[in-house]
Amino acid sequence: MRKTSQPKTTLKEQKMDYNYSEIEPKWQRFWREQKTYQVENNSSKPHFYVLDMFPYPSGAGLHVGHPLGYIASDIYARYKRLRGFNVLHPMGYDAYGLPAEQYAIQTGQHPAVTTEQNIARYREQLDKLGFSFDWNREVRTCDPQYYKWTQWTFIQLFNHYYDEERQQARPISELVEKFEAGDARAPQWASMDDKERQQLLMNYRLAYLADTAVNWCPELGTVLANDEVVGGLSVRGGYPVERKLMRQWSLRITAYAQRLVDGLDQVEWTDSLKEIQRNWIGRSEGAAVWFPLDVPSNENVLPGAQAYMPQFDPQPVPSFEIFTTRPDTIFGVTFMVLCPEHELIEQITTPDKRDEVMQYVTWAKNRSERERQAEVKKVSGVFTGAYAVNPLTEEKIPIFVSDYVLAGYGTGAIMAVPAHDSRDFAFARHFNLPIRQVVTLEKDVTSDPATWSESMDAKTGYSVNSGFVSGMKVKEAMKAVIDKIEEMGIGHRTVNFRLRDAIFSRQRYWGEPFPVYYKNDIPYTIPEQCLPLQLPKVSEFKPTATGEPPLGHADIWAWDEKNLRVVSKSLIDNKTVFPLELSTMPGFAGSSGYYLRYMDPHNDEAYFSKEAVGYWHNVDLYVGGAEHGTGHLIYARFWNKFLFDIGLAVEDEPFKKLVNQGMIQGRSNFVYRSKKDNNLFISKGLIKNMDDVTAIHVDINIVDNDILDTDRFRLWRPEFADARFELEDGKYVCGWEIEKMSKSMYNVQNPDDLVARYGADTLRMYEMFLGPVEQAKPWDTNGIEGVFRFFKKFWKLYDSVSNENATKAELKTLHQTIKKVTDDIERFSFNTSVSTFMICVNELATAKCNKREILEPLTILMAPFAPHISEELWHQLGHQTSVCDAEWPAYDEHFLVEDSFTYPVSFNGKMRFTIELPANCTQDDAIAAVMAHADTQKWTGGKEPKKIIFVPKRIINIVC
RNA sequence: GCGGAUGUGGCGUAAUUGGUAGCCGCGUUAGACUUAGGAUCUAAUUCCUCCCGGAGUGGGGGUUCGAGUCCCCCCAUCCGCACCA
Repeated sequence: MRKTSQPKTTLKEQKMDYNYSEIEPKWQRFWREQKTYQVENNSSKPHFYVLDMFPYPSGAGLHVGHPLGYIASDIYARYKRLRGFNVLHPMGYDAYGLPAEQYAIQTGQHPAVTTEQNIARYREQLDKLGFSFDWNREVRTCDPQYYKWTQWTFIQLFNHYYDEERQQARPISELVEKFEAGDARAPQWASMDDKERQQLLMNYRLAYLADTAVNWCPELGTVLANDEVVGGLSVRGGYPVERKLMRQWSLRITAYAQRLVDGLDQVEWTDSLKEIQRNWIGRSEGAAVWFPLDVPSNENVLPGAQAYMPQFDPQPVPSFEIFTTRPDTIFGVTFMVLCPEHELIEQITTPDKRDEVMQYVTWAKNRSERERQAEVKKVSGVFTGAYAVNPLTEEKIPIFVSDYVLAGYGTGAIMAVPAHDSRDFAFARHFNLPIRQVVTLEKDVTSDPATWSESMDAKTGYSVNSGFVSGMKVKEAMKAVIDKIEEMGIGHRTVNFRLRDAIFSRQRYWGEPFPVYYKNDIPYTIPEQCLPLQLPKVSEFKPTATGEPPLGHADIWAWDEKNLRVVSKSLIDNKTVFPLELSTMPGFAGSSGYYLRYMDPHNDEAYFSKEAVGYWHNVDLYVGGAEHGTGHLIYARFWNKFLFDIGLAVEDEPFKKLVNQGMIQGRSNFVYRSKKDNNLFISKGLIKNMDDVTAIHVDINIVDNDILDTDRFRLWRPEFADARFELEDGKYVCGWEIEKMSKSMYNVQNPDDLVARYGADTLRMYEMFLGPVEQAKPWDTNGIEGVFRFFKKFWKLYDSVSNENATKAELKTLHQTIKKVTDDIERFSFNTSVSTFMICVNELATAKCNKREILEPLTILMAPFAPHISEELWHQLGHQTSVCDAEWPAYDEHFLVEDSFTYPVSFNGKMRFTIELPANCTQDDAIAAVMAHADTQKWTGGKEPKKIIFVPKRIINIVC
């Protein structure tokens, strides 16, 4: 408690002060003891599921940005509960991850220990804020009882494939049956041995092992998923990442690409986030076209190229497939380009070009991701000496190799149309290749491409110089060309996605072990009844000397197939004991299905029961950061769709409504040191020229409302001990700037300090008051006093509650507040609800209103926002049960109806005077009243008005 | 480059969705009560002004009786993707 009370106040009065430090722990204990927030999986009430993105418990603890979303969702969850819903509002921890492991490598502390400590600290901080989580349902991704089901799902993914016809996952056994029955995809099935069959099936499993080009981060010693790499650097740590071919587990998320796009139309997410996902999935429609190679007729030097023959061609010629989104420009193709990884290069390169091409390919392959991305603008490439034939024009066109064509997209080969693609244009200019215009913006308006400074990429206009499509609109031409190539049997309409399969292996210790062992080099999953496969102890968290993942250090890490248990590696020579997989699963594994596990977290027999998921369905409201748009939110949707296909989840989409809370940025403070005198600090207003001073970050904890505490500043760091100040009005005014909240900028605000100083209710309200939840905004403690004052005022209203009847004005205030707050919560606009409360309390305080009839409903309205003080006052009003069990008050329109309205009267849109008219006033009455008004003559100048606009309850405008 | 947003007082923001721009809070100023105030209360606070008024929601145009809100063109900032054919 701050020393706010006057020395002369009596003990009784003192007791009546708003003492949050006493109230808050008291009711937190009460809720815990009463199990107020425990939720059952059945109820006659309607269900509602409010979920927060569970946190990774980092060593730094929470800062004020973390709880923002939790406060918003807690308000909504509490509100829904008061509205009569059975609300599931759980919390847990995403406890596996790199930082704990990095810390372990540095200190030798086991990640399990540090994780446990961090969780305890998080829990303490969360508890202080008074959230209504049902902690009975807590999950931790590193808990064997939890990751058992992560492993179980992996096994299911391994045992299923994606049936393109049915557009859903089906058991791999169904595929085997098809292959046995003589499926075209596996003509050799009958003659294959087990190993060959397993290898073939690997191409279909939803979790599969393959040699893939991965993002390898040598510094972290692991591979990373695409969303974990930005600009060639790892998201965590910012270390360089290189492309490397490695044998890795992957999830065939690309099989679900179309459904992931389609599903976005069914969910209530922000357009921007949906757009981010659409972008990431990157669906584009176009055509696949076979381009035959120009091979001297009697030569058969290209045996490998046979693989590229279109099956439908009765007289096969060696060809290769390209993908294009602009089939209409096929008449403008002047060269072809293959990616450096393309299999055909070796076979088509002419002997004279061989050295040059191989040199280029080697160079391109060895370039790191970062170099490649940094030099995007640089054109490089080499001619193979070979030619292809344009199937429509029968022209002979040269084939190049260049790294601007990517191996992972389409077929790794393109038809280049320099006139209408900026990259092809740059390449053509660099190598002096012909450029042919085949699209015009307006009919028949062409120019010489040699004079162009850039290509015409827009998909608008008309085709020109394009044989049978000349004169058509671009859209028509696209269709016509595809129809033609389909008719010719040299290509077809197709869709390409940018989305890549998700690499699922990490060469790390602190993650879920794969339930996989290797027999004869073929992976097998361990039987489901043996799960969980527990993470073994290791002596060392670094990779082994031979470059194996850390699990290579585990001695007891082999699978005894006969006795179904984990045994020592030394037994591997034994015929029934096999090595287990050494990599672990990535961070997104555990977070992909946690929302389902909350429904039934203690179930040992199943991921979650049919009853539980049948009751809760899916998440009604999900609150979390938009930074997960291309990671967790895609993986979770994929995971859920798979579980839906195999009959576990009951909804195709996991998160119905999603709200992204904005990031809270830091507000840094600066002091300005004179460049001439290193001990002189000049107050901001006195600086004449910013070049004379150096701005230095100063700890926000020794600054109050931008005024520096100069004494504490001298103590802050030794080099400032002798600081002198040039003050304005006796104060040192600091500068400020909005930056990322980070330790190094001394702008991190810890919620604990604020809870200690103002209480959790004030912090909760203030975080909401700061601005719209979705908006990124800087943290600024300056305004928190206002909210604190509000609570003191609110508290005072309850000094001596009377049972008298409320006046009409008081009831009006109350019902307006109920209506506004209810509407605001429904549309997730909590900053405006806080304002509404302030107005309400100000009005009641001014009217000295202490009526129970008003205060009781008001207490309930406040409960979602400020649960502690509401609970306290609720009990002071004489209730024995929790305010959480109260009923949300309804507003009565009757009290909101006005008797009369003050109309602004404007002339030609300019407001001139106001006039009071009855609420039920008709248009004629209003016009008559205005015309009779003394001022009207003055503004109309005596002339007859042209028109009078009357908007009931709003405005009267006279046009003259 | 492509895509998505945002732009309102000294600051955070609000505006019944096309109807009196600036609610609420911070800060600031003045006053009251005080031994004192970094407590509390009251009042003022968009800007200009000769106190009659005038201008004003990033800039410019348009639709309308009326535009912060709708349309077109710029400018600035932030975010996402980025050689994806």
